[in-house]
Amino acid sequence: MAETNETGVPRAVLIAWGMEEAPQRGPSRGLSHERIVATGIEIADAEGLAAVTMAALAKALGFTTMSLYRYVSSKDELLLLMQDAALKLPEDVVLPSGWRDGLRAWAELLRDAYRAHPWVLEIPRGQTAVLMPNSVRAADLGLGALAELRSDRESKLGVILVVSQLAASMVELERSLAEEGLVAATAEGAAVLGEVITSERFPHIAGLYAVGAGAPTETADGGAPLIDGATLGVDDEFGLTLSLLMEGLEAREAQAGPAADPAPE
Amino acid sequence: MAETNETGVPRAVLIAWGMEEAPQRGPSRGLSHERIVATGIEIADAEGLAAVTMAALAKALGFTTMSLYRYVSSKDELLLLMQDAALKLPEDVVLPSGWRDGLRAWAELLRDAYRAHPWVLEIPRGQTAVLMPNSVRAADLGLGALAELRSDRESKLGVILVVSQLAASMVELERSLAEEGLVAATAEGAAVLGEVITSERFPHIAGLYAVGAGAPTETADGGAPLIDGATLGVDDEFGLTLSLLMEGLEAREAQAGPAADPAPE
DNA sequence: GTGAACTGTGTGCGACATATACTGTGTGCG
DNA sequence: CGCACACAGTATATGTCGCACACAGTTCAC
Repeated sequence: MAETNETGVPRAVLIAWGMEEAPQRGPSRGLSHERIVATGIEIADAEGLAAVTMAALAKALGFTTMSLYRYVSSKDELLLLMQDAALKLPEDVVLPSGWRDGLRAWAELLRDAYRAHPWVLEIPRGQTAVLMPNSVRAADLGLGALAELRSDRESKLGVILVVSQLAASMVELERSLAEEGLVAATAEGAAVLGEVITSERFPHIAGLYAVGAGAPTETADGGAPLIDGATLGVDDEFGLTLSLLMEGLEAREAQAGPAADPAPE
Repeated sequence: MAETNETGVPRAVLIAWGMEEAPQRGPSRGLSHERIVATGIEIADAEGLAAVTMAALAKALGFTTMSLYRYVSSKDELLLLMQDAALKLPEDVVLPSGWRDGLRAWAELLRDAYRAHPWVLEIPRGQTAVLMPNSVRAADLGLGALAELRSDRESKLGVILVVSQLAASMVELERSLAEEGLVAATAEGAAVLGEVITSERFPHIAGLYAVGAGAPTETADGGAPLIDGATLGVDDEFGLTLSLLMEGLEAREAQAGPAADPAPE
């Protein structure tokens, strides 16, 4: 799928790492990958990913649509570049020491990145994305936060992956709640859902949706809770689940050998 | 975004729950939501999500393109329905008892569902998706698996969410590895990446990419490992991270009060 | 200086989602 | 009992996109 050149590395990866050899013979270039990607990000931030069309992007840059294809071989490649660029973490991050604080800070860094550019979540992630500079950097940072742990690399990678995925999910949740409002926040909505999500059919989860049935607990600005705990808690949920993961790590650490000096790795 | 009717509930949700009141006055319908969605899923399974166009779908059904719009108000709505339908779990699942086995089985159920219809991962998930029947059912099942735990609902929800997200990520990973082959499996690819992913710049992760630099460990069929451990381990990684989560749960359980009878909930 | 390697342009095509107008059908109401 | 209207499926059209291709002007290698 992702177009690869003869080295087997997708072009987007080469571009992102700045490994595209610049051509020598022609006129000087009026554009650059950076400007194109940056402008794409601006548009996406302002008007959503759907507004990023090759035409719109080109117009914003003052060039013709087709000129972009001198820099990017397809829109998908562009999206890949935008995705990576949007997830760039600040240059000078220093995570707090101690794997707990470090991991938590890392998670929040990621979450902030997603929050700043939520449209990133609409771009499918494949293997290619993992090879992009900021993904590598983020992973490296995350692993660094866990460096003092004695777990094997697989476990650490798993943690990194799960945490970043968690951050993404949470932002997605936040977003859809904010955008659409709480779907069944209205009494009617809750009533409708209550008809089918009954505690007989769904004994364990029905409680979550059961707010409005009789007494819709509305708040002033329409932010009435459907999933009442979770509504307050999208944010807390994040921290909570993170804690859970860390407790797992801790347990594993304790078991692997209560006290030994950090593995040489 | 998602179109809602006057009850505030997206139409896709109503349709999926079978709450669309059927019209009375007109000719009998030649199609049904079920057939449309099922055919859409067939196409997506066979040729990918991109092959699911309104025209192609209609042709497969022997109707005209526009006829579909009598059943579905937009393609997005269709996709939502397909997404939910594709994630339907078998009617008669009985999870093993004990929260550990139960959770693990649940996770594998989800993973299998994603594996069976990987294109589902390309469809963005919003709040709407959470209200769809099979999401609710899956969540209920998952919570059921954790019923015996004394954690609060938020924690359980967090676990459910993280695990399902983990399942999705793993399938996505599997897929992209299988499809594109290991990107940097070639010696050239590894060499190129090795230039930029150096252990000076990325001390913690460079090791992962460092296979080919000097001695490319190629296997016969080109499946040479870049991320050597992880290559064997996409599958293991899943189980491993799951275990980690469960250790966290266990720790929390132990701490909350070593022995008490199951919370009444 | 000349040609090949490039840059940006303009036009056009094919795919696609979807609006609108239309024809036929079956039913509930008068 | 019949007829108007709600509704099914159709036919045609429109607007948006991504992108191919051929061209014109530019700059460097030789």
